[in-house]
Amino acid sequence: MGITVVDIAKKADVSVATVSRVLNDQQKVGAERKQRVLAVMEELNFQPNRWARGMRKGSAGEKTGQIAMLMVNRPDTDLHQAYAMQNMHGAQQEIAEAGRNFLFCIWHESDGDTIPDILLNGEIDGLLVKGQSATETGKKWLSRYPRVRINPSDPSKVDCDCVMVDYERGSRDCVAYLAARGHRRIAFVDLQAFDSKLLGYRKEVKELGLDADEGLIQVRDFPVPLKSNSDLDWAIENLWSLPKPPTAILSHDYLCSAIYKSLANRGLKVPDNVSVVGYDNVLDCCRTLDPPLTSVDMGAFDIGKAAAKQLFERIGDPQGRSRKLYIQGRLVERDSVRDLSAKETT
Amino acid sequence: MGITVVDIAKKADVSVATVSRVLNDQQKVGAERKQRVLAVMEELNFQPNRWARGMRKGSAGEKTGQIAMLMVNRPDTDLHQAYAMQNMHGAQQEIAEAGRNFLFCIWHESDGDTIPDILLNGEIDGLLVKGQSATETGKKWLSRYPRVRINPSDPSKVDCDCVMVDYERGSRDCVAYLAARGHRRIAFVDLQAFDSKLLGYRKEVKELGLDADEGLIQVRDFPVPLKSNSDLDWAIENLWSLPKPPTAILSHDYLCSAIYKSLANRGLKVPDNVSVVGYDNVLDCCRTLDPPLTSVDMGAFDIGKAAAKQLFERIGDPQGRSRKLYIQGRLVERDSVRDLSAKETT
DNA sequence: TTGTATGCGTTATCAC
DNA sequence: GTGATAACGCATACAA
Repeated sequence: MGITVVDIAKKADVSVATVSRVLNDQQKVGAERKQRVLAVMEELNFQPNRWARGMRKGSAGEKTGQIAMLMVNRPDTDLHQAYAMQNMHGAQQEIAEAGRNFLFCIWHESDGDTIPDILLNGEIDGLLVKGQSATETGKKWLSRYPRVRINPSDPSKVDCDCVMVDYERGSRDCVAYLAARGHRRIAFVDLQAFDSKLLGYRKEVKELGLDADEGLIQVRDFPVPLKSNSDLDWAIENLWSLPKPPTAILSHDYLCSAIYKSLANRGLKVPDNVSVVGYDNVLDCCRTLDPPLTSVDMGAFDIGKAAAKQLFERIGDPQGRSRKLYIQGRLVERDSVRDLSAKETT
Repeated sequence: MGITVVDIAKKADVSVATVSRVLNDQQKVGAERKQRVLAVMEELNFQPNRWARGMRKGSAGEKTGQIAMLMVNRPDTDLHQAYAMQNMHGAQQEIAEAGRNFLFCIWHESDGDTIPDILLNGEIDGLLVKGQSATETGKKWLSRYPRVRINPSDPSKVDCDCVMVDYERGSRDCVAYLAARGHRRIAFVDLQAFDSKLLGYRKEVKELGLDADEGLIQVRDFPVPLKSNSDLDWAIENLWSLPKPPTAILSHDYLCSAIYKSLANRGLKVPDNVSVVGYDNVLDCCRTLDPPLTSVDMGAFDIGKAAAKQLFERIGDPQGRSRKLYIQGRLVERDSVRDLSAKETT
């Protein structure tokens, strides 16, 4: 049915070997012949057959034209599902543009020690990895492939390429944004896990000389997904027990509806009495909260896309030094922040 | 690197042809020899090489061992993204269990008339389709493959297999559930699109002899995603302008936080003054709303899984009559419904 | 029923 | 540089 190298070879009056060489762009081919072959390929709209290519390489092949995204455990909250979907979208787009196939696999490690088929039979050229295998065998299998990890929980320990949200930068941007609007007491409310976010907060607070009150930092290992909107009452409770409560809160989209609720319970209005800034800008609640939430968009789509791009480079240069890519966020302004400095001038 | 049919043939002392026949389970093979071959395959943990298999068929092959999920346009709200993710999870699991690969492709038709590569080169055995192509060429390409559509917007017009939420049934279940708790005036609030949901509501209201007031039906084509929590004020407004307002509202998870909000604005408490039942049970808000929302789980995971299963059957029997599969929902009780009948007895 | 031989589209290994 | 040709692993037409 399809056009093959033989067709190209005939029409361009060269051998199939030459066509193959042009295709892989590796060995030397005479400039003139190369042009001829390329022209015919174009004319006949030639698409090399993925199956025939893949057959040549046994394990961990390099020419299958297939990239897999491997997700260790399925995301289980709106946030994670939406975020994952956007990662996938970005990756898929980049991969499709490169004329490759995008495979998707969810790996439930808890279900015994089964290794996903995808890793077993050399069906892919490389991997995009979300999450991390907990077992040694699992890790060993992953390491057989060129791969890029997406948002690893501890980048410093990772020995392969990875692409990440720049939490530290995003956090600093938020603090700076609030400071520019006259806020000096900014609370930080989040899960314990986000070290670099907290780090960014601390650095910027220090750099700008804002109030560095440890009481403003409310971090805990509370349940995700949240069980109810009351799950953050403790944070607001603690904050408003302070001699001087904050004028702004930096947190995460996911927590903000609970935060709004807790604030409302205390008769506090956003943004009149408190300003709130979220993080990620993935969830609809950013728009539907009342008032709509100002939030840093951490580019889930961009991350997926960048990861795929980086993977292609890695496949092209398997031995090169591993890279850590940080994706910049972008603050999306809505109506949850009040400009205190403006007030003073009036 | 891998075990091949030749290895199997040698060890089982048969020809490769026989091994191949056993593999495809089609032609007659002597029972004894078949057992022997199967045993050796098991022993050597034989995995047929996908590339070699796929190479045999040109277009719309039958043996690539790859199934693709094609999503026409990316889902753009929490709900759709989360729902899609769960569809994918179900499909992926079924496909992996069948030893096949799961490809994923998002098709932005608006970007010109480009047909996804996946459809072009016979790289897959079949398709799971979410959404629908708007163009004739698009539809033609899709129709070349065995395929199953997931939640088509108009099932009656669909000429291929499809797997769907049983909206009508789910809706009836909700009404029945509320009726059993003494509610006779049940409002229906939703997007215009969901005909069968509304149909189910009407049928059950009629069957149970509840108040069939058209004023209780508040359906519109409002913007999705919602811009704010006030986007449903009109519905509540209309409902409470009725001579006799409803005692319960049947809607959708996605709309319920807005509904809660509108009710609160009128000083109405859930479930004390009004009961609310959602739909889908996909979003976290079911849990985090205050009070947590009773909702029909429409089995996004199950749908994905069932669709994949149905696709395998279709691949095995390409000419058979197309089937429409309805997946049953399951009501998840939380705290947003009040039992009026209980009240009467106290 | 079973085995032999050949082809699928590509790349790699030789010679030239 | 270039061209012929032998693999790759599987399925199948044909012969037995």
